[in-house]
Amino acid sequence: MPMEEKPYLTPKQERVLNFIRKRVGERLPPTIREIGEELGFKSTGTVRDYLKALMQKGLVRRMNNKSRAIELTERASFKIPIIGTIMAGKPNLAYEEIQGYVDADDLFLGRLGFDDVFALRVKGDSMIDAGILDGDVAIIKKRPNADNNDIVAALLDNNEVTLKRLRNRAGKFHLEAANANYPPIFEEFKVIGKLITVIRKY
Amino acid sequence: MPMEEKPYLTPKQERVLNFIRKRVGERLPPTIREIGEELGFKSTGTVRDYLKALMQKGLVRRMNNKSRAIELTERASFKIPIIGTIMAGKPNLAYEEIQGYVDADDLFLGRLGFDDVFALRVKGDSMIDAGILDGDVAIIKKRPNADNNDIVAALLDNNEVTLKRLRNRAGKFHLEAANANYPPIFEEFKVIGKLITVIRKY
DNA sequence: TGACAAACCACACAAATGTGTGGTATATCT
DNA sequence: AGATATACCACACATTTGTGTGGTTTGTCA
Repeated sequence: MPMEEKPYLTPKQERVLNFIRKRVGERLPPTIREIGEELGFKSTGTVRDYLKALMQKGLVRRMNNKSRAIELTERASFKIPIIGTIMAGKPNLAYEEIQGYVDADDLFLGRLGFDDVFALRVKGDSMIDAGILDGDVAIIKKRPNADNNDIVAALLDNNEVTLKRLRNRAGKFHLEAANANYPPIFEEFKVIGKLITVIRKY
Repeated sequence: MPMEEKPYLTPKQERVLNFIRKRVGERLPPTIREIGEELGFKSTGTVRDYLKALMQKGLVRRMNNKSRAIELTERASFKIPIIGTIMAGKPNLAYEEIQGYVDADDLFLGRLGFDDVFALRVKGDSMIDAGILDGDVAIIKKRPNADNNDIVAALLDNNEVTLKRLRNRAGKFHLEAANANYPPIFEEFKVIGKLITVIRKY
């Protein structure tokens, strides 16, 4: 039996909350009547009961007399469903088959601000053995240093930025490609940031 | 001198649009009267004139008779700077060195809605030669079919979902791993979606 | 001069939307 | 048995909100 970590919600309350999440994600929070319609409630009073319950459990906030003024307490970001094994030969990806959600913002940038993050488009195949291909976008967090084995964006003497693995050999750092065809780089360099995310579009 | 690429807006129209942007960003699009209050218009008619103008210029969409139903045409999303070669030995990533911006949402999901997208956490190394590693998150767009050489999420007979490359051999489709250690799959399967993005966090 | 667009206002009206009161039924807990 | 929580409905009413009509003023373009 799965445990509830968050405030306890009845299944119905959960459904109401999920509908609100969906609508908020799609840009416009629902009106009370829209919630009722969707979930099959014939009275606005019913929906208000649910909203009251969700408010008491601290999951939503509301403003009085304002239309659609339902706010989620949780982080506002859109979520992508994760599916796993699909049950019983029904390959239609219905709600029941969704195992959970990834928080897209989270997946993408984590809890970082934007200020110290930048992107680099990867050129070449020097990191191919680390699964980083030509054309990938590397998201880098600015940092003046990194640890052994981190993949870093480094500034070389010729003012080029390159993505390589940082290696510490007897106290001395050098850069290493993830491709046997490329020799390690022992020349002078400066770490400008650490790789935190790789994104590839097909 | 920078060129204007977007539709011409008067300064006032710009202010209205910016206020809408702000409110949308803060989660609740404004009502007509809220716009008027903020920008000092005493008549709802004035605001409607502005909204009409913004609609004609294709910047906002609206739904009739729905409160707060103002939608921005543009993508509401944050941007990440792309840097390339850094000039003149100044490794401080100042603005001057920024070559452009990636639209984060765009990078991530492109123009897709959320409904037809789901995520799959990659398990195993069967796609390693395609640069898809264990633990990567695969973003899949639901589709009942795909083209030769596309990487797809497929449902196998044992109700498992797998990520493989779709191959067409003489009119007959089968699945292929990107790892010589895994044999091709000729058994029955059903394409449930196509890989559009891979994300890896470090 | 006339046409037109941008920028406004006032106000009436109709929908949409939130609020509130007062029920019913069922199950659980004490 | 009584209290409490969940889970509903009906309906009246007050606000909020969108719509529509009909103005005025200012500047630009032809």
